[in-house]
Amino acid sequence: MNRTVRTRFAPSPTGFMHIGNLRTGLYAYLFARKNKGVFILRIEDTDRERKVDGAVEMVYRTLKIAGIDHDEGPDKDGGYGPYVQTERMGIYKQYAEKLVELGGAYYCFCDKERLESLKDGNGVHTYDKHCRNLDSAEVRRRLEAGEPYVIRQKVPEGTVSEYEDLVFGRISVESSDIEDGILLKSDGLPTYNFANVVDDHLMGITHVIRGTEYLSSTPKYNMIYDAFGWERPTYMHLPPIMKDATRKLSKRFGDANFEDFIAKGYLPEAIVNYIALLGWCPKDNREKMTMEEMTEAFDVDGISHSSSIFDETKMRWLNGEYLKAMSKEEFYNAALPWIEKAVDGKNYDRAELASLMQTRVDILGEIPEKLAFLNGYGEYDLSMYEHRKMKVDKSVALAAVRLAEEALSSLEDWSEDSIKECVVQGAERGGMKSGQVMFSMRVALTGEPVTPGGAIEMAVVLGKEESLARLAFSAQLLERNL
RNA sequence: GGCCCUAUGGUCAAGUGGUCUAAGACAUCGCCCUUUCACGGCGGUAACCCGAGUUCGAACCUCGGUAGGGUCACCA
Repeated sequence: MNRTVRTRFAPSPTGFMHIGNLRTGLYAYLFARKNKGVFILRIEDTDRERKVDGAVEMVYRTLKIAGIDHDEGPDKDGGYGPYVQTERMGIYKQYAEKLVELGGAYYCFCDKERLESLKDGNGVHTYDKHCRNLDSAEVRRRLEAGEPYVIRQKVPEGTVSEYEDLVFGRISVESSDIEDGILLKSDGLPTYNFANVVDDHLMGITHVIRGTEYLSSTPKYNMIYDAFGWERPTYMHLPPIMKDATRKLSKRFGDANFEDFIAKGYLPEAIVNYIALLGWCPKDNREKMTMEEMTEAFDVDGISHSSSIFDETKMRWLNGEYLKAMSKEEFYNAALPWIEKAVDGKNYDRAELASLMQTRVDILGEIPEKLAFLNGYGEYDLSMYEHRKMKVDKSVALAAVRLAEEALSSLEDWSEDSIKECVVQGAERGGMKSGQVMFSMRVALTGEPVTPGGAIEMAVVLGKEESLARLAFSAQLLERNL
């Protein structure tokens, strides 16, 4: 009795994959995994106009990177193929004709002009069922005469269509509110509505998981299942992800696009983790979860009914948590490409830079700007030497920088400990507080008010030669501008 | 406009009639730690859309309003 759960993700290859899309796929995946079911990828590419080259490959790539792997799809035949809609074109017409025989659909010969004339004051037109009751002889005659036609759904009259949505509960729509929509276009190809129902049935989909834009048209789909005598699937509709209170996340606006986030230095697992949380909350309120943990915790009860606003700030935070949770080696490997960008071929200690960065960035993409001081050193604004709490001004700074320069010039062992000891002793000899020296030295070494580490760490990173050169440069700069 | 859906802090959200003088997280603010920036720790500000009902009792149930979203194509 219990059928194996089969869910599907059916993107249309019209560009990149945005976060909302991906979440729909993720939930379908989690639901299938949670129920030991099968997750299917289907490509809905019937829209020739909007089709984008390479978009199919991008779907594969995105799912792979995101860790959402399908059991069946164009590249993994499970016996229910083809999984690409344009390769299934032959089958829809015969099903549409069969539905006419079964009394669930009818031929319609109305032309566009007539349809236009049906518009009401709001520009909305509802088909008046003009051809619904043509007698079969006339239909046959006109078909044989080669008149163009479409096949329309014959919506039962005077009934209420109901279904139980897994997240929204009971949805019911009166049949008088449902139009006799077109199933098969005059070019012989199916409309999305029809192709979708036929495909879902033929592929044995048990749970249809998709956005709420289909919530109110689902009764219409159910009528098709009913007319065929097919078992209706269970539905799970997902509220939309918004850009702000009134706008859905859109492809055109901003970058709610998976690959863009990857390019900005987000970790795939952090993105996936974050979007899972948009519209779903596990029973125990956990936030940071692996795919396995999400699968385990996934539960329809925790899916919210209302839309949620995408918040990159929180996703950044989550990404930072992933970064901090990495081992030193893992972080080093992940950060290296970004460090190389900042280092620009110079001989800095990558591992040292990586360990400096690990707790200081939320996304890898911040690394180059944080390390800009390595290559962007030159004349800088001397006002950053003014520090009242530390009792430092330009003249104090000059003394401090000279002190540091002198103390360090003869230091052999350029390690953190000895640099520190050397600077502290130098400060003592010169009668200054070590904090004053450290502060001045840090600014002198980097030319930046904010740096990813203290004076000692900066000195280690820059190395002896560069450090001394910069201290000398800063001393001169200060002297000239006193 | 018809129909469908939704409504807890700035954001994500817990909450399914009493334990709500409403969790937790992000953001924000303050303090501690600290030679800077972070990390970490501690604490603060901040919400049940409005109005009627039902009930001894309502964020939770019902109805109405308001606001927002979706949908009404020979697009998917």
